[in-house]
Formats: sequence, structure tokens, C-alpha cells
Amino acid sequence: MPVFAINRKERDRKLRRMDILSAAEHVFGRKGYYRATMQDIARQAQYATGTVYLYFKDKETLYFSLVEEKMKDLLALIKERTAAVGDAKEKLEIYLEEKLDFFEKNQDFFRIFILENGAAQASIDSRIATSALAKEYLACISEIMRLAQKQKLVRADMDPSQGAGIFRSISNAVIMDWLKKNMQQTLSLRQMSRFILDIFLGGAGPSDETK
Amino acid sequence: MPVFAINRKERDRKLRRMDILSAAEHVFGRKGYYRATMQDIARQAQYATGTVYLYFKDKETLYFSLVEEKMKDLLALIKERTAAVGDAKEKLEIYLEEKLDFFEKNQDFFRIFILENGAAQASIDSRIATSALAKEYLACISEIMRLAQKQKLVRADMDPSQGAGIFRSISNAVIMDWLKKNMQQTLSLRQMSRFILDIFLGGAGPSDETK
Amino acid sequence: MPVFAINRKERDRKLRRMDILSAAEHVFGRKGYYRATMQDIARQAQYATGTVYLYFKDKETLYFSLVEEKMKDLLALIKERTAAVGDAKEKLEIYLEEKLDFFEKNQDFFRIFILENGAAQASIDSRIATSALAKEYLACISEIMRLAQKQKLVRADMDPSQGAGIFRSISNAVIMDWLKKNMQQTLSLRQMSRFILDIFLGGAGPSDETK
Amino acid sequence: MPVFAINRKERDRKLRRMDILSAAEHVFGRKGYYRATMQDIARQAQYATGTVYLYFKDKETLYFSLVEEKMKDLLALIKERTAAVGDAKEKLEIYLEEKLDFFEKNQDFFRIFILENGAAQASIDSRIATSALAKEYLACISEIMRLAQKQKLVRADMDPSQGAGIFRSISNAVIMDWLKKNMQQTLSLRQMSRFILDIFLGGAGPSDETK
DNA sequence: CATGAATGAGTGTTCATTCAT
DNA sequence: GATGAATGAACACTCATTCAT
Repeated sequence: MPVFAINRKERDRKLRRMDILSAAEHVFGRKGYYRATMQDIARQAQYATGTVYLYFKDKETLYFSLVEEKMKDLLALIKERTAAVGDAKEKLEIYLEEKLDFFEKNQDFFRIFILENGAAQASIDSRIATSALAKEYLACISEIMRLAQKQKLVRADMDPSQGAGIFRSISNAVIMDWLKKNMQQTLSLRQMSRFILDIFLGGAGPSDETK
Repeated sequence: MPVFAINRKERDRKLRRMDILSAAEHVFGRKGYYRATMQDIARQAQYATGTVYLYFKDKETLYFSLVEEKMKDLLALIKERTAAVGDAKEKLEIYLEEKLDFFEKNQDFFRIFILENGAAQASIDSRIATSALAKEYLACISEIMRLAQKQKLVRADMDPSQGAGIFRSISNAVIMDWLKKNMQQTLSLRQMSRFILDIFLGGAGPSDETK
Repeated sequence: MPVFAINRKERDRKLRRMDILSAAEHVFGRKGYYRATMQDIARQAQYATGTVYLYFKDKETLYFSLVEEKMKDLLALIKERTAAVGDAKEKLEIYLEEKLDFFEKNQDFFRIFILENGAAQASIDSRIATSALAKEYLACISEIMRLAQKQKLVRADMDPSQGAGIFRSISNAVIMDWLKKNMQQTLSLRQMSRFILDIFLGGAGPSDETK
Repeated sequence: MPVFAINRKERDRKLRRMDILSAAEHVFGRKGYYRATMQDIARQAQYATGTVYLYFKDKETLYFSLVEEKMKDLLALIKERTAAVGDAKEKLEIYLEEKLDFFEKNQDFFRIFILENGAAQASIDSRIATSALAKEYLACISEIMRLAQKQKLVRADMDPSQGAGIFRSISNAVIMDWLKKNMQQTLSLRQMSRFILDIFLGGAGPSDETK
């Protein structure tokens, strides 16, 4: 019984934690870090202000927990599904599909992700710059990039991490574009996967067929 | 003589305004909008707090003046130099060179630019989203993109504004990369121009020569 | 029990609100609106600065809440007690007694009241000029004045609202005088009621008996 | 020549001082002491901010100089004209006429005067409370009041200073009323003189004729 | 554990006053 | 003397964080 009780308690605790993270995602995603208040988030989660502090030490911790956990989910999905295949092009396709699916379902988070990227890269706010997960995320793409070079899918004279940065940028740009143009959601974001890969590998120049 | 005096006054006023804008660029570029305080900026400019308010109505106005004026400078450079040529590829090259030169000289501002881009795109903070200049900037690249399509430089089945977004993303990614890796500044950023254009037009796949 | 709990909460909230209003009365009454700081008031109420803002949106709101609520109390007393009688002279007597009693107990507020009157009449500060309550207060006296004219207590050739203004002025002058001379409080202010009425109705000329 | 020069200088200085006082009257009269800024006043006077400080030590001094000098003018007029007559009633009439004339010509100042009265009486702001002139003004009316009692014009059982206070209050109330109702200025304020005196001496009760 | 009232440090902004020109 | 740009102290208000209930 005590075991069950503890389990229930822990489970409940996790549920509440998730409630708060969801609320935080919603609020941070709409207002950004500074304009979001802890009260906004607590209210959104239907808890009292103080309750949030039982689950997260402070605002910053809440924010980074959110970013880290979402990124971890995404990264886990990607790693899991790409691990199974050996072909670099297929890995890139899977990576894209997972990412697009993920952000189609987590649009609030995409806005956070974009800003966080910017802030991290610009090294404004000490913050995430040092996040292990952010590095791992980059490393994961870089790894695929290296493989792609070995398989002659990607030109050899390119720093894999730079390639990863470019690949990520293009996909982010396309997601952003989709978010703005496709507010009505008639078209699935996932369908952009092939287009992104084409652009990344073949560029925006006229397709080979035209040649 | 009074005419001179007036000129001197106006000139001095502009100089001081520039001092403050420079300080703002420095501080906003390092801390971001919210963590930067008006005192930080005043101190950086070696003025008293109140003095800043003689030149800018409030913090927001200071920030947007900075963004707008820098963007205007950049846009003016680009427009002026691309206007002279008719070839789309050459236009893209010039665009890149100007942009790279500009951000090599304005690294603090690049960080602001990136964040502002993110915020604007994510529609967080009403802010610049509606900035006429930001739109003009986008429109300028879109225009070149349209021309590039007409000249068969870029595939026809691509929304010009999306193409512009992708082009901008790639160049930003490369600038970011350069900023991080090239802190020692041994390599001129401008030299990345050709690389970026290659990637954009030809993709990251193996170069044609290898085929 | 929950019902009780809610009642207790609301009651406590009202009590705290009153604490703050009392402190505000004290401080505004001694320093006036502009020289009083929110910290003064918070300290006087033995709260932190921010606490005041939990009960009042801003300084202006606090000030006007104070003025309005006190005026409402006074007006309610007067209306309630004058409603019962039909004789205009008696109404004026009751009005005076209530007003004198009220300001004897609320001397800090009398100072605010006087200044507010002045500011409102001088139309300096947009402020209370439009206060519904201030108008109602005036209207209430004007109404009595009209009745007094019908009952031949007051000369017919006088604008009731002007009569009300004069009546109020005389009573304020007497209260002011009492406040200054009677700091020791040996004499009840209420006892000036008959004197004020005599002056208003019969003037400061020699009494009829002497004729 | 030097004598003339000095005279001219002094005369000019006095003129400029008057310019500033006029501007101060205008601005203080419309905005009140705290909301008026030294820049408002300087601009109104068409001088630079610093110039005001060449003539008045600080804001408070400027304000009190204004109040004192205007009051001195009024008081001088009243004293001069009442001195010539021996009849108390006539003195009161003259007093009223001068006061009404004065405030008809100095409506901005009347607002200041009213507020200052309130503030002084309420002893808010240490300020004028101790002003010798304000006391002298009161003393002057009190003196007339004493005479009026000796001449059986005013009932003997009334403190002269209180009588003065009441007399002043009634006249202020009437001026206020006139200012509000007579914005179009069709009726001269001076014509209210008899009415005020009637009210003060005979009260608002039905006139003797009706008896 | 949950609550939300209380806290008070921190920031944007104003404006009386000074002083170099 | 006149100017008005510069100063910086002062204040209203916000919000992350705490803690008594």
C-alpha cells in the first residue's frame, strides 16, 4: 500500500508538473520570457502563484525546464527513429518528418524555440548557451551530416556543424513561413519535408530535370 | 555666423544622439531589450540617465530608433548597389557582400537583428512586426528573387517571399557561425559570400563537378 | 464553514482596505496629494509599498476612492436624516449637525475636502470636477435651498445653487476657524450649528431683537 | 549717464521679472503648483529655463513672490481707498468693489488665490501659512469688522476675525459662481458687490421689505 | 501540500536646478 | 546676462519570491 501511495503521489506530482509546463509553454510562447509573469502562468495552469514554486525553483528554472524537456522529447524521437536506418538521406528525411510533426503539434513551443535559438546564438542572456541538450541536438545533426558526407550525399568541403546550422536554419525558415501562411492549417506541415530536403541538397537553383 | 552656430548645434545634437545610439547598440546587443536598463545605456554613453530622455522619448523608442536606423543604412547600401546591375546572380552577390560587410562592422547589432527577427516572426511583442522598414527589407529580397526566377537562376516553383526567407536564413546561419568560430577575426566575413550563394543556389549536395 | 471562510476573507480584505484608506487620509490630509508618496502611505499603514497596489490600482485611484467614500458616508447620513423631516429650516439644521459632527471626527479629511473643493471649483486638475458624488452633494443642498424658498425661509430672488454655494462656504469657514482656534477641543464643533444657520439666514447684521 | 544706464538696467530687470510673474500666473493658474513645470513657465514667458532662475531662486520662491505681490497690489488698493472713508458699510462696499474688480481682471490668479487659501488654512504645505501679507490681509478685514461692530452694523457677539473669514468666504463663493456661470462675461462681476453685502449683513432670509 | 497576500528590490521616467558656452 | 543641455535625485509602479494559514 505505501508503495502504491508513493506511486500515486509521485504520479500526481508529475501530472501537476506537466500542467504547469503546459501553461508555461502557452504563456511564454505568446508573451516571451520577460513579459510573461509567474502569475500569468499559474493562472493559466489554474494553480496559485506559490504552487508553481513547489515544482520549479524560480522563473528561469521553469523556463529552462520547459525548453530542455521539450527538446529532449524531440531529440529522443529523432534519435530513436534515425538510429534504425543507415542511409544518410533517409536519416535526414526522418529527422525532418519528426521535427515538422513535432512543431506542428507544438506551435507555441516553436516560437520559444526560435527565440531561444536566437538568444542562445547571440549569447544574450547567459542562459541556454551552455545547455547540454542544445549541444547534443546540434551534435546529433552534425553526426548525420558527417555520415552524409561519407556517403557523398553532402559535399565534403563543409564543416559538419556548419552544415547542421544551415540545415536547421532552412527548416526553421520553412516552418516559420508555414506558420504564417497556413494559419488555417489546410496543409500539413509534414508535407514540406521533401521540399526542405530538396532545397538543402540541391539548392534553390533550377532543378536538374530542367537541365 | 548665426547660421554656422545653428549648424553646429544641430551637428552636436546629432553627434550626441549617435553617442547614445552607439551605447544602446552595445548594451542591447549584449543584454537584450529587457535586461538592458536605461542607466546602463546612459552610463555606457557617459551621460546621466535623464540625458537619454532628451534624445529619445522612452526606452522603446530608443530601441526601435536603433533598429530602424541601422536597418535603413543597410537597406540603403543594398538598394543603391543592386540597382545598378541587371543580373540576378550579381544582385544576390552584391546583397551578400553588403550584408556581410555591414554585420562584420556591426557585430553588436547583428545580435539585436537576429533577436528582432525572431521576435517579429514569432509575433511576440507587437513591436516591429509592423515596421515598414522590415517589410521593405523583405520586399527587397523578394524582388530580387522574382527576378532570379525570371532569369532561370532560381526554380520557378517557389514562392519568392519564401525563397527570400530561406536565403536570409542561410546567410544569417553562416554569419552566426562565423561570429562564433572566428572571434579572432582572422578571416573576413565577406569572403563567405560566394559560399553562401553556392549553398543557396546549388545546395549542400556534392558539387556538379564531382558528378 | 467554507462560507464562513469566504466571509472572513472578504471581511479581512475590507479591513485592510480600510487600514490603507485611513493611512491615506492621514498622509494626504497632512501633505496634500502631490507631496504624499505611496511609500509614506504604505509605511503609515504598516504595509510594504506593493501591498497598497493590491487594493488600489494607482495613486489617483486611492485618492479618489478616499474622497468618494468619505463623501458618500457623509452624504448618506445627511440624506437619511433630512429625508424624515419636511421643514426646510429643520433640514438645514440637521444638515449642519451631521456635517459638523462628521468633520469633527474626520479632521484630516476636512483638509482634503477643502482642497478638493478648491481644485474642483478652480478646475485645476481635471480630477474630481466630474465626480458624480460631488455633484450629488451640491444637488442635495440645492434641493433643500429650493424647498427653503418655497417655505419663505430664504429669499426667492436667489439661484438655489448659488445659495447652496454660499451656505456651504459659510459653514466651511466656520469649521476652519474652529479647527484653528479650538485645537484643544474644549468646545464641540456641533454647537456652532445654530450660529451658522443664524448667519446664513439672518446675516451678520445686528439681530432683530435689537431693532 | 551711468545713472541712467543703471536705471535702465534696473527697469529692464523689473520688466523681465514681471514677464515671468505673468507667465507664472498663467501657468500656475491653469495647472496648479505641482503640475506646472518651470519649463512651462519659461516657455510661456518666452525665456530660457535658466533665465527664470536669474530672477527667482527656485520654484517655491517664484510661486510665493507671485502670490505675495498680487496680494500686495490688492491690499494696497483696498487700504488706500478704504482709508478715506469712515463709515464701516462704505468701507465694506469699497473693499468688495476693489476685490471684485481685481479678480475680474485677474481670473487666473483667482484660482491660485482660492487654492492657496485652502492650502494655507488646511496648513498643508508649510508654505504661506506664515505669510505676513496673508495675515495683514485678514487683519485688514478684521479691522473693518471691528469698526462695523462699533457702528452697530454687525452684531457685537462675533469674533471679528471670524466675521472676516465669513465675509471673505461669501465673496469668494460668489466670485466662483460668477466665474463658472458667466464665462461669456456679459455681466460685470463688480455688480455683485451689493448682493454680497446684502447677504453678509442681512442673510439669505427673506428681505425686510417682505415682512 | 496548496494558497495567495505580502514583500521590497528594481526600473522607467520626470523635472527642479546647475553651469559651460 | 541669457541660454538650454545636462544632471541625478525622487517617485510611481511591477513582479519574482516568500511564508503564514
